[in-house]
Amino acid sequence: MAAHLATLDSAVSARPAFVPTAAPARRSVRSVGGTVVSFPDPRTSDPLEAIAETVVADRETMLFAEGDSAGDVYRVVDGMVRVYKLLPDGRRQVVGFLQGGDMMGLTLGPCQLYTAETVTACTLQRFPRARFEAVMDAQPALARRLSARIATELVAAQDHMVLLGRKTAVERVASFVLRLAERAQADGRRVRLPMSRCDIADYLGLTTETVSRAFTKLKTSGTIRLLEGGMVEVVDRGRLAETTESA
Amino acid sequence: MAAHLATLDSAVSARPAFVPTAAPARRSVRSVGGTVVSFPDPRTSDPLEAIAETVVADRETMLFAEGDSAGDVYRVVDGMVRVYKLLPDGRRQVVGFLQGGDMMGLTLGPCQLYTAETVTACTLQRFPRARFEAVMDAQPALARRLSARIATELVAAQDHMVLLGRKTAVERVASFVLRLAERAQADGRRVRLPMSRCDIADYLGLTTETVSRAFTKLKTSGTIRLLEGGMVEVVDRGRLAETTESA
DNA sequence: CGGGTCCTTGACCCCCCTCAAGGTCTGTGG
DNA sequence: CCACAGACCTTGAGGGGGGTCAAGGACCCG
Repeated sequence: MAAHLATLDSAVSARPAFVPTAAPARRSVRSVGGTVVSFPDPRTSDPLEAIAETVVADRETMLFAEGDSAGDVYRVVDGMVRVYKLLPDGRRQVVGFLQGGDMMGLTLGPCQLYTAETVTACTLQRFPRARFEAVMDAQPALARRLSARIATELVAAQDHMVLLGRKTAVERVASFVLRLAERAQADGRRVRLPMSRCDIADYLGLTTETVSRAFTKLKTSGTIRLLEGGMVEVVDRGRLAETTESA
Repeated sequence: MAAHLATLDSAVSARPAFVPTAAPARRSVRSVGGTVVSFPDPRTSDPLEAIAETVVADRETMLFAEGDSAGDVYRVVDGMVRVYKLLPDGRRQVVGFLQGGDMMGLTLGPCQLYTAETVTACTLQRFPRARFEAVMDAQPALARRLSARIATELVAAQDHMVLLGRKTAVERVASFVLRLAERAQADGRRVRLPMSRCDIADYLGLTTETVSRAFTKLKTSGTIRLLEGGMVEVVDRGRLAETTESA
């Protein structure tokens, strides 16, 4: 701590020392983890398909890191990816879990603004940035679909701000489970949570222990059940929805 | 509280009862507060200007509310607007403060997703939605500029998630002051904070008291000074920047 | 000058974080 | 098949940052 910060330091030094919890991902998709399955097929109709390189990545593999020069754009075909930002002292905020159809690596600047790592084994499409932008320039309809997707992401981000700024721990976990259940399928009673409690905690602005306790409370109240293999069964969807914002 | 929630209730009933702090804005721009200053001028070159209706709104005036049917799109010309979402029990999360050039009311769905109210007296441009969309369809260059702005907003939203999820109270307030100072001007040592402590608190996920205490700490440490009329002077910009993420 | 709103400060408390221990599950090697 | 190591999850005990409650001060405006 810099000496000239002494005064302020004494006022706030008791800040919780959030330890850098998450171990860095083990591999890079460019080295061991990535397998190129298929090269572009020029006969396809979708102009994005035409420049896509399909890649299979192992679980817990880094795709790119915050600060990397913005090279490629990715689309998740299958599997789950986490996207996060770090503070200098290691505090981590997961800003999103990406699933089928989600895009990442889109940035207006020269650098990636967050780190992307696979949670599960993933199938991805990789688009070289220059060619991706060329396609978007040439295809207004595609560009519009992309804009719509980004706008939808912004809406989700604003909802998440409400969660992070104003919800209690149980409300956050309930919101999280409900959203996954909704995304999985219409009446999805069972959802898979492929990510660790640590990932969930860093997404919800909590600690692993608090997340675990919140799951226990939801279980005890008969709202959900925790099954084998990270499966969650939504027992009482209505109650889960209520718990989402007025526990 | 519903009876069938009793079990969960006992587990989480001690939730802080965030009171609905903010009084609703006093007027609607469509009624008393709004004054149409100029109608579209067909000779102008900017196709958006051509469909814009310039409006002056008093301070603390509601422009539209969450859930309203998505009528018009607005651009802030001058002044400051706050945009927020509410939970059913009144907890409020301000998702942004809008200034010159910022757009609002853009939504893909049929409803507004947040409430927009002026903080100060504002000059606004109002675009009827159908005509706005027509212009965007006809002018790819404009549409691209709009997309870029939305993408920039998404980046800001992700930064704000880090703040809400992982920063301490003093770090949040320091980040807030620094960002306003950066936006105001390059070496801006003095910034105006036109919004109340309550607005700031609901933006930073804190309470007014905690915001006030954080300001006091920054003042005591010699980082900032609080002047008349909501002015803040940044005394030590370097220290303010440090306090932003490792207090 | 009186009433209102906003800001600040203090005292107290609670939700969540920290620290620690024990349990469960999985993959690996003997 | 079992032993073992390691990672992950859960649970408990205790403490702290920030919320709650309350009071006083500053400021504005009629």
